[in-house]
Amino acid sequence: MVRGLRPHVVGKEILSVQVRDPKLAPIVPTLALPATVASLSRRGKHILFDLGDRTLVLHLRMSGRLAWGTREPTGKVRLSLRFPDGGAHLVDPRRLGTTAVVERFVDELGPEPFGDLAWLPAALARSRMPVKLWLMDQKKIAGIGNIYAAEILFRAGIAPTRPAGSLSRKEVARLEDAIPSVLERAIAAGGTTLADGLYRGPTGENGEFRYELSVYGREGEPCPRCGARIERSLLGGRGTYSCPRCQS
DNA sequence: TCATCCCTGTGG
DNA sequence: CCACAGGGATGA
Repeated sequence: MVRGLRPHVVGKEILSVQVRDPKLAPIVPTLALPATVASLSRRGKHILFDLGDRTLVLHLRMSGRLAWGTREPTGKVRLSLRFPDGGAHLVDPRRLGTTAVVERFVDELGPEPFGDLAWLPAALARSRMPVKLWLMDQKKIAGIGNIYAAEILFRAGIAPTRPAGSLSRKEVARLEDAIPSVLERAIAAGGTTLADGLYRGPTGENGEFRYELSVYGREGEPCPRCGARIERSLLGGRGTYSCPRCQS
């Protein structure tokens, strides 16, 4: 989403801000204009508009997306940033998304899930959490959500309930491979637009990773690897999909 | 480590 | 009507 939005907003001045959700109103006084976007980046699931002397931080949570266009998108627009060439609109039907303006963005997020993951074995070993919850714990490792946690564990052949600290050296190695593999593949596919079409790219395009999902949302369907029925369970209150034969 | 809450919408 | 949904903060 950041990659798609970046060319439209970096170096551009925010001409006006419209807030259409009272929950988001507090940012208006702090987002004093004029302001120019020096850079657009991401840390974990946070989207960071660097405005030089402050940073606008967006988190889309469950149902949010950022839509770019010259016209207002259809849907529940909660916040609009108008630029010379168009607008960046926060569409968020469930209103769970959050915004903040800070002088300096500080976080308690774990390392990014890319690059050298040599720190992973020791970090996993310290925890008895179910490995799926560990992967989704943003303080442990940043950026992995429910869909990709399921897909990562399938690829690694590890059951979601396994305590993080119980993984063998081999299993950790498979995880080390699966984490960036799945995420990079999903990003290349433009993300995961499910049947409801809630998530879409900044200009409305569908993310095609949906067609590459192995287990997420596929309860009762045959495992693409072994044919066994995909199971759905509840873990940490979240729907959890796995293959009972391939993951142990 | 859990249940609960925040919100709204959709589908069974 | 109830269950559930790409997330996370909070309090028990």
